[in-house]
Amino acid sequence: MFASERSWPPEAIATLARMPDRHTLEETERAMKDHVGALPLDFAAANALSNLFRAANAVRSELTNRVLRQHDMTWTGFVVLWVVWIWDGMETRHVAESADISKATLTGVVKTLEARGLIAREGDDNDRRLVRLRLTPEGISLMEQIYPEFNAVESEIIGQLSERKVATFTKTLRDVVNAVEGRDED
Amino acid sequence: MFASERSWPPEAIATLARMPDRHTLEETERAMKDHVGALPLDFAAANALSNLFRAANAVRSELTNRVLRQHDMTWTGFVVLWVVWIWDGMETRHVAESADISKATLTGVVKTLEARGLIAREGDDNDRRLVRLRLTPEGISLMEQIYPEFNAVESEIIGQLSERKVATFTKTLRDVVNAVEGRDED
DNA sequence: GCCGGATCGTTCGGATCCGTACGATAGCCA
DNA sequence: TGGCTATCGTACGGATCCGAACGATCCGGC
Repeated sequence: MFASERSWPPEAIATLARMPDRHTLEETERAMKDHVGALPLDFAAANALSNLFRAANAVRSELTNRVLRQHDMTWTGFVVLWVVWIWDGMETRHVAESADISKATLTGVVKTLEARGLIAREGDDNDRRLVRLRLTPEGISLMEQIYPEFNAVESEIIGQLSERKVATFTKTLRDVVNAVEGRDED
Repeated sequence: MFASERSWPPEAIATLARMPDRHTLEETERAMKDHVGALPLDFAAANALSNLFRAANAVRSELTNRVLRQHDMTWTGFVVLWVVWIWDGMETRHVAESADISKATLTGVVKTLEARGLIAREGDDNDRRLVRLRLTPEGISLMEQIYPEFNAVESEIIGQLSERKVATFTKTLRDVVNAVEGRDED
């Protein structure tokens, strides 16, 4: 019924991750109803979350391509570096949690950053299970150069929104996080 | 100056990806100023975007753990399956764009899904460079089972927000996407 | 002192993930 | 018809990414 013999241009395609405009949204709803039948679906929720992922991916790509790539830095590598930069000597499990990656992933990322001489692993005398992370002078120097560039692009993106919108936006995002992780404080 | 001998609990750590409450935000600003010096930084933008990534990660984890995992399905595999489910016979480059992944990544994901008998590759007679994707009956059956579960959790998460907030939220997310990708339409 | 349970970071296997290079095909134009 | 260029999907190398299992270490009670 749809798109079997017609080639849809990418801009006109609405999916879980892409839902550019209203017209395509309606078409997607119609296409979905053909597949899911009479089941009651929450299209507003699906649309909101698909835009959430789309925005996160777009911003991440933009920052990677415009800032990180010329320093031969991956997204995760930069985030880890930033965390350790701000919280010098932090234990690995806290770094992993702050960077929103697993401990297993952090091990590999630190290995990469260590090989490049940007980060250093350091044992803890009081608890020899722990490993603390620190930036080398080269790592510090690199962050002092990259982060202002990074934040400038962040500012350029968010600057398109009014100050009040940014505040509301940030609060709603936190509401979403709280809705997922369950709440105790605040 | 910070956290060298004190172990910060994860909830109290504010980073690029995590900025739970105001107090920690202020601490992070202070810690950052110690590192970046007098450089003018846009903390509001950094905070908004860190919450964007945090929300996206949280929602993605929640949907993966509560819905996808019990069907032995990865996030990307599910998104690809969903796109092909709705737009039957779509060409691979459009599927990749809709799923927000590269063509190279799609090749590998399709290989995995094909090995599980959920998706089928199909040549195009008019243009033999093209490869069209279709769901097998098993794939269709699986999506008819999974997607309602998936959407139910989506609805549960977004349901915490008022209807008006959802509309505003969705629109702002799209503004962010447009701010990044540059705009012509709409 | 010692030992069972909890927690640390790492290893392992497997699935993404992407930029680049490549072979195959299509379409244009002389 | 031939060749030039653009575009298609794929192979490859390298970096994430994570759940599960593991050895090392700490700490509680005895």
